[in-house]
Amino acid sequence: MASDNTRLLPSERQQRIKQLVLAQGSIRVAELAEQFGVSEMTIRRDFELLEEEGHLERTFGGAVASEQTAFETSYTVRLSKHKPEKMAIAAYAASLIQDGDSIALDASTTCLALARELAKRPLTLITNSLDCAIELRASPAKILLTGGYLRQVSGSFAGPLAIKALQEFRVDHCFVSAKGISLEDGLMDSDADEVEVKRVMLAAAAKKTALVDSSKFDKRALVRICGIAEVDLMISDTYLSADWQRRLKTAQIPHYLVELSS
Amino acid sequence: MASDNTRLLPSERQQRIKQLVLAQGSIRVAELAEQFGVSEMTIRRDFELLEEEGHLERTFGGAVASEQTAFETSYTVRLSKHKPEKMAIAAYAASLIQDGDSIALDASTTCLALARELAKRPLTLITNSLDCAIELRASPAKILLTGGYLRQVSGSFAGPLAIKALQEFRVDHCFVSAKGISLEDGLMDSDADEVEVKRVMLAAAAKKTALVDSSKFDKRALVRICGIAEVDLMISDTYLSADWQRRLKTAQIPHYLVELSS
DNA sequence: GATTGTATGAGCAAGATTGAGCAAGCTTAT
DNA sequence: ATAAGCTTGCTCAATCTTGCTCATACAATC
Repeated sequence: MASDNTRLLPSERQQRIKQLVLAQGSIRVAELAEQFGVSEMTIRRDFELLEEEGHLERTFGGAVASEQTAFETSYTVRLSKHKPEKMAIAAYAASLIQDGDSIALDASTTCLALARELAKRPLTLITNSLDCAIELRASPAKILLTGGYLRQVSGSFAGPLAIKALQEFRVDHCFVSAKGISLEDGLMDSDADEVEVKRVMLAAAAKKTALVDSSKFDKRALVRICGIAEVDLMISDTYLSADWQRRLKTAQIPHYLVELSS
Repeated sequence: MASDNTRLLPSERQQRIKQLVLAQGSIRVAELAEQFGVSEMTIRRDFELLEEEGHLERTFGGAVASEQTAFETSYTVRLSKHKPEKMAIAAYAASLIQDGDSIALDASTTCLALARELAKRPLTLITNSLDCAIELRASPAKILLTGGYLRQVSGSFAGPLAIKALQEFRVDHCFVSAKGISLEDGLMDSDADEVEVKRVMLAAAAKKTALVDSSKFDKRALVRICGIAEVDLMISDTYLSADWQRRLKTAQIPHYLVELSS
């Protein structure tokens, strides 16, 4: 391989890929390989890295910007991804809740699944999720919405209004999800405003529970929500790698892994 | 199968199909096959995927939007009483609004019709209506929700949270509806909490407009919102009795009656 | 100078996507 | 009701994409 002067450093190339995919919304492997004068294999390896860092999502033949994907895929899709895991996690979470409790739910598909489980029970629910509100519309529970500006991507409300509203409350349970999770960086998500909401929710709760299906582990996202030890319980599923199961045990993180029947 | 650069990635194609079916409500297999330059079989397989994800429902020869349809029907049902009047009133109200304005909308079916008119314009909208939020979910407008406790009957948010949130804002226009209206008692509605929200909304607005179709006149309700002279403009329709039209003129109430074409 | 680590590309097998042909099912018009 | 014309789902083969493994090139370190 000639030390070609025109060739970019790997990190430069990845930087450019990031920009391109953000600018165009999507891009194909072959196109990039030609443009940078490298093999498709190299581009694929770049994609792998950028996907782990949460900058894009790979698709067959190329990649799409991750934000865009979130936008294109309304909540039905996101729920269908790892749906059984999320439903099982939600069912277990629901079993921990006593009638009469007050619960805070964030704007995630996992919490949406939980909201469904809780819809028929006498509870007080507070959320910043439009989808949860829709789901709970006919529920006997007392529903509180935080308010705030509407984030179309996720159908959530965030911003100062949401924060102020949440600061008025103290709840028994808080359930939050995350885009990614790692031992060092804890729970992470992609939007700063939404993370802020999650933080205030957690601060307002006597018992803090993280709902993170196994697909979230070792994924990264831009903004840190909180350390892995700052929640009282973490609920995931048994698809979690043996490696991670050992790590959680060693680090003495209180956790429960739901069994998947299928 | 040539690696045609003009051909879209599978995920891109599916994304476009999603948008198209949402925009048009329905679409045909043959049409899409031609447009994307792929076989009908491919489009069918895309449909299968998108149906599983809940984005559309397949029909013989094509597909129709699913989620959207569900929302639209619930919206249409509740709007069905005096629908033409409300739509005409909403259309006229929308014509009074400049791009860039900030608007407050209450939780009424008339304002829901107005929200629909405004969905594609660059505005700032603040509301306490769940249905408006749903309707405006994909809008380019900046959407603010007041928050509060959910009133299941009307799909509105009210209570201290809603009031506090609204007190933070000053808007250019405020549109409110009412259950009933009379000369002496002004605008009336049935729930005290919701009326409180309407009052604060009106107080926050430079221009206050009442949207009351002719069926509301001479009806009464428990709680008084405000006097008939306290709004800057009242919009109704020409089905309003001649008697009332005379009274409005005599009392010098600024008003506009929309013409109904049918 | 030898070694170690990283980045890259080529070859290959496995998997995914696509289009064509064909039998069966649905719509429509008679 | 019947027939004609579409539409659909199935299967198979062709093509493309992907991930894996291994070999090579370059840089840094001892």
